[in-house]
Formats: sequence, structure tokens, C-alpha cells
Amino acid sequence: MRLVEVEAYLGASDPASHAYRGPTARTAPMFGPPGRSYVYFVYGMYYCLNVVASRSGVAGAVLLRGAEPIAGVGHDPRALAGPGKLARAIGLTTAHTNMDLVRSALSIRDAPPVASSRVVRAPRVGLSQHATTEEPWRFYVRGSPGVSRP
DNA sequence: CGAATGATCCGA
DNA sequence: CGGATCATTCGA
Repeated sequence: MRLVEVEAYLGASDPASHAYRGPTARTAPMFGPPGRSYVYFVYGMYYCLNVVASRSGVAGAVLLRGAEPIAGVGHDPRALAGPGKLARAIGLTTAHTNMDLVRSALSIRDAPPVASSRVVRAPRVGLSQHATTEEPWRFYVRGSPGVSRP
């Protein structure tokens, strides 16, 4: 798949982040070394995949919110549009949290660059209770069917 | 809009 | 312990 939508989450400085109130059993991977997975379970039925993106001891991760199928002729082009759908498509569960995403069966690699004119920066999606940081930490590819919400 | 559906976390 | 919450999705 080709990733087309992500959001950044920090730690103590980010009230919307799971890591806001410090490490717990669930959020431990967010405080671990970069390049690992942080998978969590929400709403009783969906999993979401993050890539830890800050050094050990500092919370920081990128939520993968949307992707386009690559070899997907005959596939639903929106099957990966949304964090829950994306994780489900790969068959992820919390058993896959804290895995090495640099060298493993599931890995992330560079893709051909996307023109900066097609990259949209916007406020993050789905935050309710927590006071949200006003920072637009959502990034997605304009016009891609893999984006969860335009 | 609201239900589905259960782990997680905080307060008591 | 108990209940409120939740980085979602789908269907009316």
C-alpha cells in the first residue's frame, strides 16, 4: 500500500495524545525507540497503527490514517481509507504493538516523492474530549481516494 | 445522528 | 471496583 494520510502525536505537550499523561502499559511503545509500532484498540472494534518517531524516553508517534492499495486492481480503492480500515486490512491487532517496522515482515519504505503542491496540512481528525493542540498535524495527499476524509 | 462494543484509566 | 471515555466506522 502507499500511505497518503498521517497524523502526528506527541507527549506531555499534546493533550490529544495517548501519551499525554505519561507512560502506561498500553502506551509504553510510544516512549520506546523509534521505528517500532504502537497499535491500540478503540471503540471496541477497531485497531489503529502508529509508527514511533521520537527517541527513547520521549513520546512521539505518527498515526497511519489512510493509504492507497498498490496492486489493487479489482480492490476497493477506499479499503484503506481510515485508520481502522487500514489496520483491519493488514490484520493488525494489539499483538502487533511494539514491533520493529524497519526490518520485519511488515515494513515501511520510501515511495516516489509526492509534489508538495499535493500535500495538504490540516487539523487532526476525531479528537473530542481533549483540548486539541491547534497545530495542524494531519498530512494527506490531495485528491487521493485513500484519504479518510477530505 | 447514533449504535456497536470492549479495553483502558482515573477516581473513590 | 465502577463508570466515563474513546486518535472509528457504518447505516438510517
